[in-house]
Amino acid sequence: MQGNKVSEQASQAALSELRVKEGRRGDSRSGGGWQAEKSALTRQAILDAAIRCFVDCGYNTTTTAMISAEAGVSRGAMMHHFPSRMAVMAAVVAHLHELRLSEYRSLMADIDDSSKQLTRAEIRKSVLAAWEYVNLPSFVAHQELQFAARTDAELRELMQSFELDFEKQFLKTVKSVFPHWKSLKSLQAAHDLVQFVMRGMAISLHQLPDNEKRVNHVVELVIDELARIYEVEGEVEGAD
Amino acid sequence: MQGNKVSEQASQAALSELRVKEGRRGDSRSGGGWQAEKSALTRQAILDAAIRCFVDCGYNTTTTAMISAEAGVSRGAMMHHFPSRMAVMAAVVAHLHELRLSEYRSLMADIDDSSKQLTRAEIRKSVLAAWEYVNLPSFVAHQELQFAARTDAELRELMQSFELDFEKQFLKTVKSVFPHWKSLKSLQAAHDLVQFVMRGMAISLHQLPDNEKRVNHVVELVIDELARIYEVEGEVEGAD
DNA sequence: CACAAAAAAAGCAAGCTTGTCTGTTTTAAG
DNA sequence: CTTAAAACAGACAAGCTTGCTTTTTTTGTG
Repeated sequence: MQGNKVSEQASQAALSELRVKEGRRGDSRSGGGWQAEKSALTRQAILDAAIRCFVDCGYNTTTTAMISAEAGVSRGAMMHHFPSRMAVMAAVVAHLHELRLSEYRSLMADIDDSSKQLTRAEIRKSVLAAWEYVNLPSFVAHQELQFAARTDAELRELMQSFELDFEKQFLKTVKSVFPHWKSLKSLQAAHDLVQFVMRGMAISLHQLPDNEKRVNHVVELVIDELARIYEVEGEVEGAD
Repeated sequence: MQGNKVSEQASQAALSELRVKEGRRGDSRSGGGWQAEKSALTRQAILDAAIRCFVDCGYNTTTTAMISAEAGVSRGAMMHHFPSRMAVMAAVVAHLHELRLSEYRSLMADIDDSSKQLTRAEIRKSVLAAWEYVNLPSFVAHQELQFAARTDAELRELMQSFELDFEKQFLKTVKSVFPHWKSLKSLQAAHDLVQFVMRGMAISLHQLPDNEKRVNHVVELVIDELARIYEVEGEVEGAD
């Protein structure tokens, strides 16, 4: 349909590097043998390649040949690990589930939670972290999957349980970062607001002028609103 | 890829109806002859069919055969009006441009602008209108195009000018509805906030539980924020 | 070293989509 | 009525993608 070339060197090099790193076959008895490790390595290379393909070419236009080429493995090898295209997608969904949670937690870990009261600076940090989050390749790849799932029943069913669990884990992380935020209901709403805005910005900024200023302005508005919500909630003190 | 069947009766009936309506060939001399009118009719049927296909099956999976079948015309006839698949898409982009603007204006027209001061009720109406707007088929179809354009250079270039003009017309409409909102900068930011939230909600709600409550809650937050922005802006009175 | 199993590589047929090509019908004009 | 052009309908080949099959290489074990 269109030809967005993907750098095939990246993963190939990465895979080779990992392979030579464990190249001396014999010292990798710790955990199941070299064969299993090599298999897992190839699997990982394919999954990472698929994510890059989603980011560069989109979900629908990504072919199995594209993924295998990007991963630096033959199509036959790929079909050995994943019997069908949808099997790859299922594995990518599971992989992204863990990856996105891990990356978001890492982003939110920078917020120091030492103070007794939630400060505006911490709110700002969390909002900026959310903005960084939706600009990560993992988020873009997931967005491709989620968007395609709207009109693809098989993919939708496949992702459903992951989506539910992700929402759960996501909110749990937010709660752990903001332990002083008492009202669960208002925290949920604040979290939703941030997520909706970020998602909306992520898909809009691709072809918009003045995006920098406009994004920053909206980010400030969101910070204001969050501070206001938290303040009001604090005044009422649990009368939610 | 997947088989989301589309009701092929709808447009076929509509096209036939329009055809018999002007069936007596001879009284349609007002505007270029029956031939031109018939041609325009078929064109319109194809464009409307394409939009339905986007909503039901997505941009990428929509084939030319799908569109022609949904429109109730032969593939040959369609290729006569549009030489290639991309030509159809280009026409759909132009069609959606007008359609979306028209529908949004219609939605915003319900807001009575008689008062001297902007009331919270009017703000609420505009936010709800924006929510209705992103649930329209025209918006979903456009979203499919815009999303596909991220990884399709040809489509992106095609849409670019339309996107710019749409933003312009869109904001102009907002300004005409809220003449009392003095600061252009804050109005732009408020408009962006609403649009981002709505877009984010539109793509998120597809596979989320409790969407009703959560959407309503966030809508209330946005209304609060808009009211606050407008209030602050009013107090400062042009010191922007 | 031998041998079975896993992994990898390559080839192949079937199905689908696109664009073009040819033939038919309808419209407009002389 | 005749004729040219537009609109319409269907058929065709070329290219691509998928999944399966076959062959070769690598790995683990006796």
